[in-house]
Amino acid sequence: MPASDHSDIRALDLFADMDDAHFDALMRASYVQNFPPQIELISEGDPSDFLHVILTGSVELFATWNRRETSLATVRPISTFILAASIKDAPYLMSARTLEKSRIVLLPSQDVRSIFNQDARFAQAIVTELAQCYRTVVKSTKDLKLRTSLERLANYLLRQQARAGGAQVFDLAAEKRRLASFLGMTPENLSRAIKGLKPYGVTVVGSRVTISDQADIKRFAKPSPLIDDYST
Amino acid sequence: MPASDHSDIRALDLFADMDDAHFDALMRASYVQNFPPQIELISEGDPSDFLHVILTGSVELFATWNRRETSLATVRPISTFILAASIKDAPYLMSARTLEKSRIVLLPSQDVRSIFNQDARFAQAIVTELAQCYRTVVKSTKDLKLRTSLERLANYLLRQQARAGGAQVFDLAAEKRRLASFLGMTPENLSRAIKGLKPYGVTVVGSRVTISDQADIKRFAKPSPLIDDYST
DNA sequence: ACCGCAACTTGACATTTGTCAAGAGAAGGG
DNA sequence: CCCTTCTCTTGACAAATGTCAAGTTGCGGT
Repeated sequence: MPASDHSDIRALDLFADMDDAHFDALMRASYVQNFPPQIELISEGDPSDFLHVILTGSVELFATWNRRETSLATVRPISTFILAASIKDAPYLMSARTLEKSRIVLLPSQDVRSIFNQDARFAQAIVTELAQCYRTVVKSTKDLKLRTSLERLANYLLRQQARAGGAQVFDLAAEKRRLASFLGMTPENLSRAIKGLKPYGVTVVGSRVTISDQADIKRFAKPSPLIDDYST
Repeated sequence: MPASDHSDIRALDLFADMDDAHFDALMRASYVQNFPPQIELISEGDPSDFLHVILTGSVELFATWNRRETSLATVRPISTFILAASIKDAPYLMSARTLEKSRIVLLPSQDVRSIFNQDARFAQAIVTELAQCYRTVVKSTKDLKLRTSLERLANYLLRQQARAGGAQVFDLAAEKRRLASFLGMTPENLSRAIKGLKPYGVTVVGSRVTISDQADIKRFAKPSPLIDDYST
């Protein structure tokens, strides 16, 4: 693995504070691979052999049941995924596939666990990361159970706008098909929901979103930090 | 606090392996209180001053938005709740209210965090607990997004049956009103869903559930360990 | 045992969401 | 550049879910 990859990984909160020797040991045990798009990296139910770190590209986390599939998250560089399964040595609950050409580091779960048992600072970082993941999923559950699909879309667009620096015009990060699945609706319904936000000054052409009056859509969306602020 | 309470708490996975001195310090800093039913112990958005441990009774975790409310979990003895908020020193994402007369220990979050920073074994236990919580919420999200309300009810009943030792007849742990909210539907719809399971040999009279042919309802419910097995 | 209250059930109806089918539009490959 | 292919959109319809209103049941307290 190139040294530049090492420093990118080292900069992650999860690895920033750990002992040098432990970090080096982890890196030595790891693999880097470049994957083409649409490769299934992980299948739910499989034993969790590796903690994954995405360096470039993007990865979708999804789950299936009874021939249905739902998108649960999109992972972007630089971050890790499926930490909980690795630490617990439990089967993956989600599947993962590359959305585009992606460069991914595989850290053997066994090494992660063994160093976690020796390195208190690493253990602390893991706690912070897991707590963050947990709170994110709780927010997502609240979003799903407390809001209609129209409200979920409106709040999603406001979150995306914030990520885009608050610009009045910005691009959707995902294709609509996956966005619909992420928001818990069908693509057809997403199309209709987008139309349904027109009265509030929201228009979407292709992947270009325009929010003409943020105050207007906010009155409808009623965003709450306890659901929509992913940073706390 | 009576010594018997100490040993009950000590027996929890979260506290079992930690240093004696640290555990004693935590206990000295803690408060025990008996609450009547229907007391709101925690309001979402409040700073997380205490890690809570429920010794007797039961507590509902719920969330609200825009005058809507949804039930997220029921906590039963002996376990802790809102660990993630305490550790992160972040606002509560859920509210909590007693369902019945309950005896609850309050551990100041600041002490929990300070001992977490000193006690590696405690930190490890916290990781295990958080990973468990995280995976439980992910399962719940999959349940919500991949299943219809009828399927959620069917699988819920099968899980409850398993908890009741597999008996053909068992009692619902919650009143139907809260069960409906937990399952993400209205009370009216729960009534209809219960009727909808009759063709599969499931009958509910009052809070008494009878599953006459487990194989039959399982064919419909299609339970999956990756959604319904809360132990992994 | 009776009463009163709250939970639950039921029916009728409205709204939301999903499904199917067809067509329009956009992107990539020869 | 055109063709294929896929995504996206739209309309018509079906199914699921929510709302409202009116009972009915069941439980706790007097």
